Amino acid sequence: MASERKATADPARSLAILWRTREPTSRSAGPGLSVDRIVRAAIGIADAEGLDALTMRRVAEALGVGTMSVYTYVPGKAELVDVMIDTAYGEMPRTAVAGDWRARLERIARDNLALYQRHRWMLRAETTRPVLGPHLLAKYDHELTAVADIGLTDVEMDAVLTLVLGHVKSAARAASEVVDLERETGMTDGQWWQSHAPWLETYMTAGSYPTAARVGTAAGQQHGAAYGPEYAFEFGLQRVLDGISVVVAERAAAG
Amino acid sequence: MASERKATADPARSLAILWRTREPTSRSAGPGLSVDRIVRAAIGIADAEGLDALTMRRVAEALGVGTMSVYTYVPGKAELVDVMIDTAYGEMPRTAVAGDWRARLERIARDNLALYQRHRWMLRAETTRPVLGPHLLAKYDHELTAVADIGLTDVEMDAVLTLVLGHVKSAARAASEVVDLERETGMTDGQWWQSHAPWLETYMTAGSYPTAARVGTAAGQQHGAAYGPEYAFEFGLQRVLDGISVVVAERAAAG
DNA sequence: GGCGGCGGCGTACGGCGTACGCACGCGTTG
DNA sequence: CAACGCGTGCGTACGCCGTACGCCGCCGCC
Repeated sequence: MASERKATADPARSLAILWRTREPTSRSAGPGLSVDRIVRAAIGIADAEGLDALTMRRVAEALGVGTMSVYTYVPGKAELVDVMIDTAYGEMPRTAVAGDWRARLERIARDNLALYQRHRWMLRAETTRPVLGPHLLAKYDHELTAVADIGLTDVEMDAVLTLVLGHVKSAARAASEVVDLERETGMTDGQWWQSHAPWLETYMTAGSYPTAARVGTAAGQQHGAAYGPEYAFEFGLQRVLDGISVVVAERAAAG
Repeated sequence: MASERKATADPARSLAILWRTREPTSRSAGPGLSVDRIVRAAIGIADAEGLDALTMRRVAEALGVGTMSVYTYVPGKAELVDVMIDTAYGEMPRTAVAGDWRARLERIARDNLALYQRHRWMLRAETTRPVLGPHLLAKYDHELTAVADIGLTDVEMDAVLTLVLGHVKSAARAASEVVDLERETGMTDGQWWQSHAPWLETYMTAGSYPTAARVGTAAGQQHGAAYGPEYAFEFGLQRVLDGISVVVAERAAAG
């Protein structure tokens, strides 16, 4: 009765896999299955066809094994996704960046954006708090160095990172939605807005939303040109960094 | 063959329901089903038991009707969720706030945070771009007034709003994850971190992540006290507003 | 040379979204 | 007043999902 619903992953199980990934037994060294092969196949499917296409049967098929064989290595789908996420974090660059904290944070933001662009499924998979696997931990440590030694408290360092990464994720999600939309409709975002503009204006003026009509139209028309998800990312990032610089300057002055 | 996969909602269908919600026919004025009753029941379920518990059978049961009757009013589950989202937006306050743009934006941020706290399912439902229903449009218009007349271009106004709302959503998601975690484990976030601290430190020092260990521990120990999701929300919000004020000041100076 | 255990998997179950077609009764029309 | 058409409500059934359970064959060890 104390146990939890199956809707969610068991973090302890995911952690067990992530931290001491099965040392290969003498027997299993062969061409057989492994957590690693399963995770790689799963990431490949999710990258190519999206999270909805990721089913246990599909993963097994890609590996040429029976469906239930996958369960020998992974307790369930939710835990598989946990491991996929940590694995993806492991691919990120960890290069130290020369320059001030702003350059470093900017670099981190762009690296994270690239991650989400390469693995768009992560934007939908990370609805629950990610499990603290080794690669996430390494990422966290690496990113903390970007904001170390600039006068912030430990808690502030964490908060700054959370803020920047949150913005990146929001912007990445918006960009991903545009990609999805273009893929479904076959139109670019700009074309879509333009084709719906008259329809929109009808309702906006009818309901007397003049501001929304004007701004929405302006933003819409710029889509594909100056404006777009990339602009929102850049604009927001600079605003966030500007905001952070205020605290940094404060601390430097008080320090 | 040109049609799309069923994994996703048909925005046109959702829009049709949202904008000209069936004028009650003479016959259906009675105690029968309606889009409105269905949506209300669905929101009630999602609020109380989460998005996973929201099934078409469950909605029908709550209304005391057969499962398939729901489909008379709503084309499918995805479209139902679209309508739920727009309906939730409709509940938000639209009070004009006295004060400068910063006070207004802050108010908007808090209103949106409250929305996500009341309807935590929205954080998981909004993985695709929300359909532009009447209430979302009204919300957009209302929120635009907060950043009007402060010297920003139309595109910048949209970008500022996107930035603030993105931060709110990220912070709300983090807070919601903490709530979920507390509900599952029965421990507060602070207790959880403390109980896992020795375990964490083992791995962090073993893998030589001293920064992560120190900051993570500091942040973890403050959980439930000064630090926590609320702090991340407030800290981030002030940073974002600081960043916006830089552009606003620039524009004001440039006249 | 026997055997224990583990890797691999076939079958089956419950639950999901939903297509399809039928029954019923009301409002309209002749 | 009678006949009809259609909107409403719904029972059944299908194909998909995740996954519990138990069997089978082979490898490495005693």
